[in-house]
Amino acid sequence: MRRGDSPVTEPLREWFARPTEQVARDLIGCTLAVDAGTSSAVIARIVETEAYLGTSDPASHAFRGPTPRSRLMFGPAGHLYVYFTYGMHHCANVVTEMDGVAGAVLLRAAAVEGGEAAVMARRGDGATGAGLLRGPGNLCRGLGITRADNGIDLLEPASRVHLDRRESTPPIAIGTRVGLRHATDRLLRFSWLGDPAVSRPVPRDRGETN
DNA sequence: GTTGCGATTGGCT
DNA sequence: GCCAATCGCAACC
Repeated sequence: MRRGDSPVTEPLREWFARPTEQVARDLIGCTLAVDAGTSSAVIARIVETEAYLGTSDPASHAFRGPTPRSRLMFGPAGHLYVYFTYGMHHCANVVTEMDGVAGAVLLRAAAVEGGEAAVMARRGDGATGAGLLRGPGNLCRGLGITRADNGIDLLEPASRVHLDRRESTPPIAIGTRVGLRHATDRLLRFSWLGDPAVSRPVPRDRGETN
């Protein structure tokens, strides 16, 4: 146990430090708590994720080894990895795997369970309901996640964003990752089967349930 | 120092 | 389905 770790958070740290695909699947149904205790508090249930592996995954930022941007993916699990892309969108990831091994799970979509008005205000467009946190860019925008949140510890109670485990196992659909040039055939996308907040439903012939 | 492009999105054909 | 918007990275010279 590293200095500063509490006996309570350390078992959770080990849960995040498992293989990336397993964490990606198990994050479906978990809830994000943002700005808890403030007037803009939001609770969001994760409904879609993608696994990005380490140096063996050509689609991963970690593929060519650690860089100034990707070094967080090689660090301890349970931290938030946020990057900026297309000159306008942020994407939020949860770091996985043992310290020294790269891996992260992209949060692609979530369902708002509390604080909908705060999310609508942050969106600032006409988005409502299941569309509020649909898609990785929209998820960050609706939750106010930017590079200012890069590296925060999701297990630390004081963090602006933290994550709670789900109670039961939802029906899961498995499919290929979205928007990639390489490794487009790997089944590393996980979603809550049939949830209206999922960004792009998994084609029926590729889907599986558990 | 320069350059090509991306784990996206919304709008239009 | 196609495409522009817009800029930080990382690769390359």
